[in-house]
Amino acid sequence: MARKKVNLAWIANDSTRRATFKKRKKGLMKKVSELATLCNVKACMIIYGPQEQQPEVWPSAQEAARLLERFKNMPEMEKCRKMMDQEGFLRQRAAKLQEQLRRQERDNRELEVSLLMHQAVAGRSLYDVNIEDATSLAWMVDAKLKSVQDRINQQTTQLALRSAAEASATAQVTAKNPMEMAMDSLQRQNWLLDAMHPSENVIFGGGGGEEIMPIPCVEHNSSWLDLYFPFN
Amino acid sequence: MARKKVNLAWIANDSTRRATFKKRKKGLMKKVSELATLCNVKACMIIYGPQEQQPEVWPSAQEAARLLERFKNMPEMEKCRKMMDQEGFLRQRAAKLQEQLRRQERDNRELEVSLLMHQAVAGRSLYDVNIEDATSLAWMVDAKLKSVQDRINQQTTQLALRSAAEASATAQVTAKNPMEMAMDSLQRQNWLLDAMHPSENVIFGGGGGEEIMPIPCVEHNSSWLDLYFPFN
DNA sequence: CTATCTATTATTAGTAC
DNA sequence: GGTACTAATAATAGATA
Repeated sequence: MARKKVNLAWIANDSTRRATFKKRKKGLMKKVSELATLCNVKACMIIYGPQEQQPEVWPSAQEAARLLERFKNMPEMEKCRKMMDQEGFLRQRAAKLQEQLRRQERDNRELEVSLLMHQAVAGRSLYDVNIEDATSLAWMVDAKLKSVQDRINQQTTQLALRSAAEASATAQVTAKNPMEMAMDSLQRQNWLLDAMHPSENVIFGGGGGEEIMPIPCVEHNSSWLDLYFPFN
Repeated sequence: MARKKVNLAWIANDSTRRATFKKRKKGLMKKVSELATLCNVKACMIIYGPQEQQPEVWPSAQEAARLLERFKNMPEMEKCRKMMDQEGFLRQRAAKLQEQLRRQERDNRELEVSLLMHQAVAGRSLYDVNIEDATSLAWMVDAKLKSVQDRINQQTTQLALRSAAEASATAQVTAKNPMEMAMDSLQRQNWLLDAMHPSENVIFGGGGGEEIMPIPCVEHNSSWLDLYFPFN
């Protein structure tokens, strides 16, 4: 979290990874300790280092065993409800990203519509927007969507890494969803065309139309957001 | 961690505590998840909320059980070595504070000595420092030491709270040590007097001397740093 | 209670020793 | 390998809706 935004992936460099491990483990211990103090909760944590035989245990081996025992003795039915395990945690985060994406889309739509309105006020018809305007609009949209895209990619990477580690088929299916859904979402964004030319000539994702000139694509990490613009 | 420095103690207000619990639990989960990803470590965490029956378990109940089992199956001898449990964690933090205190003392000594040297250069003998100079010196020293003192007090509070919660006699003994040791350390700080009047008339912590006038004490949270200054 | 916002504190990545 | 420092990112307390 300093000097550079952390890339949420396995750190290849040995000494860097060890240093990070030490620092973050310390930070975690502190945070668990604080949570326990502030909220008077019973908590425990066990961390097995990369090559180490002894795990770090907080607050003590006895307490950890006690808590786990208490958990294991619960009826199975109860266990599954409301439990925040890894999958649920990631699923929740993915859902939240979806929601953020939705809001971002709405904001973008509003922003772009008002921009177009402004251009109209400047003396031209909405139907007169030229190729330069459309290109700049495309870049503007891209800048906004890119930030969302990055977050989704990051999330997807994390999910993929985790599922690889766990070798769980279920997790893998889950892992792909956020990206797929996000891309679907992005590709459904033909609202820009709607705003520009609400009647016809709007073609996206194939389908036969009339004379159409594609605006140069805006590249994303692993996909494309294609914006087509019909002009005379 | 925002708007106000967090007071590391049980949050009395119910809704505030619940909000904090939710936020921090989420933050913890994220951090454990990140540590696992970044360093490829096996880790688990179990948190029992204040009133809740179900604990939050990360990454999953199965993994938690697996890790704890692995730990319980280790030879007893191995368990105790190098294990970072609650007591060891706090002990380590206390030790680090001691070290910081030591360095602060050294820095203070250097700072004050150079200040005195400056006064000497200004045309007066070291032995001519008057009562005003000494008082201001005392305040300056206090300002620096106070910051150290505060950190120690905070640490002590945390230790005390924790030991109360655990009702462990051993922990309580441990809890008192940092403060006691720190105060001992502070009270041994007669170096200011040494610097001012290296030969004699320096009396601290009792003992018979000659004509000595005490400079008004500088109050600390729960103790006093008395500075005596001999003058003609 | 849930969610969002933001000013502030806390954590830490990279660096230097 | 460790410790110390600092600039930058991340977490979050308190407020608001």
